[in-house]
Amino acid sequence: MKVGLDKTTIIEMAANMADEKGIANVTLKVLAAELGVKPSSLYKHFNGGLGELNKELMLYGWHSLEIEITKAAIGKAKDDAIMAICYAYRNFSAGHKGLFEAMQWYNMYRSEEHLQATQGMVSVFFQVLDSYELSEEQKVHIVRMFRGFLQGFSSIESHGGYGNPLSINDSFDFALKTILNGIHDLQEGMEK
Amino acid sequence: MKVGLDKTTIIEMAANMADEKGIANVTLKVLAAELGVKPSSLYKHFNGGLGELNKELMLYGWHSLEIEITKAAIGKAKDDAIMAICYAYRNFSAGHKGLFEAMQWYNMYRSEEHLQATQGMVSVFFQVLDSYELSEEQKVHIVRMFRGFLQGFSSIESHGGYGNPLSINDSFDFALKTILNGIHDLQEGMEK
DNA sequence: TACAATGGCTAATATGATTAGCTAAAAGGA
DNA sequence: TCCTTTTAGCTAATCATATTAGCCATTGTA
Repeated sequence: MKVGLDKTTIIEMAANMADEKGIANVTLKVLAAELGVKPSSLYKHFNGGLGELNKELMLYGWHSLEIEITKAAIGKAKDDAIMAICYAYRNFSAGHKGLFEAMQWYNMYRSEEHLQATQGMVSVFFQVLDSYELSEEQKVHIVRMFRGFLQGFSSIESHGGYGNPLSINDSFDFALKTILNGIHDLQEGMEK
Repeated sequence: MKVGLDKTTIIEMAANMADEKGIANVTLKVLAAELGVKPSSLYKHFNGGLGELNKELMLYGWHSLEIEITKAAIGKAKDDAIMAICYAYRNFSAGHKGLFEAMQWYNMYRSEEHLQATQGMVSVFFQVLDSYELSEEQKVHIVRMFRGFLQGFSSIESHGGYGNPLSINDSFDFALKTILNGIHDLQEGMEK
């Protein structure tokens, strides 16, 4: 006894399990077994039980993603920076399917903490957009556009929703460039 | 007894319940209660139990969405048609939050039928894109781009994920126009 | 009318989450 | 060192839901 667990260890194990079997298969039963402990013992770390664990997974996921895209943006500017963070986002979702699910699933209908959790990522986008000639409003629109596109595209790709044999990588690249072109047009508009 | 249920009635009731309380709260217990029947009776209609019900909801949702966007495209061409089907998609997700969840949740890690289910919608996109000067490859990329954007944007919006007070409607409109601008650039490229 | 299929029911079982209450190990201070 | 408190585990019990088995009335049809 006295395995010596702590919240972080449990969350990381749960995240790995989610990536392997899908978030729906992360039960307290199997998680506890994996950790060498009884299910009820997990309540010593997560008072709120499974619900709280899922919330923590969500927070952990967004935090990890924030770190990844921040690293990706270092030393880059403008389109290069955008491309880099978008690719980092997509790579993250591909490498952490289960965790990425948790980031979206939890709090589907109660989003206070979810909203906080995504702020870090949003800030990175805004910083990168500062190097463009855009109004504040336009920046908000653009960040929303990228968030929507990235979440949807990654989610569909992760779950095998793009059936056509054409390279999904090419589609991603194409889409980013198309969006960036659209943004360039805006800037030309402003300079006039 | 002999309430006289059939699959369609049950699915529609389940869809309504999902829209009201979220898909996670559609249990056989409460669904049966709502239908004036015992939970076990539902197995006479859905051999596969809750899992099958969820699958049916998913299929029903994509089918309904296909109908909506098809109607929206009638009598329109090019950008007008694209805008119309995108708005129809977004309106659908806003009006059917729970069903829209079901469309994405079910089969997260088993996507054969899911893939079939989305084909109708994909076809509508392709038809609309036929009025543009684009290669087949480009069309595939573009459909993937729109699907990603629409699913992500709608999902984030539905769950209150866009915190900024700026109009989400404006953001949606802005994003569509930006993407369309990007696509126009492509066409100019081809004409050269 | 007989009789097969249908759609409902009750009762029993399984699985997983959760709670209550117990206890040994660890931590820390006199 | 010894006492005390907290912590992190355990067992046993409870609850909720899904699911299965088997019974029975209604319906619809030869």
